[in-house]
Amino acid sequence: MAANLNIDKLDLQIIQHLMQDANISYADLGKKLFVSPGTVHVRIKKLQDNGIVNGTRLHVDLKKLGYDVIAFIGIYLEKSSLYDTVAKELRKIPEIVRMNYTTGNYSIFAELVCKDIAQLRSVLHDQMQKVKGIERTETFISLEESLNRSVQVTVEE
Amino acid sequence: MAANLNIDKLDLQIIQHLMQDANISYADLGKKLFVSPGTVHVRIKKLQDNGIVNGTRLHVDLKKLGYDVIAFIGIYLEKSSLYDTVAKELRKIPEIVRMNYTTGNYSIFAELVCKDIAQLRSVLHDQMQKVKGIERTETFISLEESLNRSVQVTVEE
DNA sequence: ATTGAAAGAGTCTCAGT
DNA sequence: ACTGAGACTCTTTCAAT
Repeated sequence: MAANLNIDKLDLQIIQHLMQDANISYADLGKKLFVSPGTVHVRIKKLQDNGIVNGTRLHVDLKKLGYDVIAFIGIYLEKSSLYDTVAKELRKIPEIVRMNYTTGNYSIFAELVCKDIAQLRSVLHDQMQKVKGIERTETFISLEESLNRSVQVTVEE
Repeated sequence: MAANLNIDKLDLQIIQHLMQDANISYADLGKKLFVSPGTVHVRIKKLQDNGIVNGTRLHVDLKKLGYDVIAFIGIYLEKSSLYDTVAKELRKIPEIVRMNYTTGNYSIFAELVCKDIAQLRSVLHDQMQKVKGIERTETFISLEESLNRSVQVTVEE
């Protein structure tokens, strides 16, 4: 794992650009990095074959689509060995978009996206309540998302 | 805000597909949804003009790039009115990729991505320690990310 | 609003360096 | 390993419905 084999500065620069805008053409990206479009193509193909890049995803303004509520849920389990079975059940709830098994207070840290508070309430009370193994939960509703960016993989010079 | 004007089922289906794979061609997407490539194009253009879709982003396997540590930080502020100034300072730390102003225990909920535990320690002790207005922090290190997906914007039938 | 076809732009391959 | 040019595919426009 992690084996950073053969990833040079050009690869990282390509990744850095495409993480912000994957729609830029190989020609334009090549101009910025002083290489030919063919070279950009070869590098991206290598990164795809490596599994380092996994395709591209549309970036959507969820508020404009009516999804106004982002919430984080800290989940306490009755026993931490229940992690796998609880995670499997929670995965079935479509509003849950992310789950991490974490150190610290909570066993599972989840993020969910809902249209409104009523839907959030329904997920918490109707759906999560039914999952066996959850002791209790703590909910943090996001009032404002002040930052959401990609990691910086290149070094400044 | 949110004004869902003129977003129909086809728009949502297009968004749903492109959130998973933004590289599919308009032709192939049109085939799946039983419309022409031209129609797909017109709809996507409308969604871009609306600001509902904001371009595409490369999806990267951070572990393979050597970023092994994802951590969540709950931040207590001395006064919650300090939110803006603290957020502005934290934004300068490149390892911090996300910040939300939340209800509940913490004032700010941040996510950060590091190469290793040593780097995490350095961010927590050297960089965040210097920011005025932070009372204390709680760190949750992700041992496993068991889910990371897009919201579901279409209804099953 | 959707279509089909034509024009324009981008991706991908490959022989040469 | 990079390049440039050609072949191919996709995006984009537009007149017609």
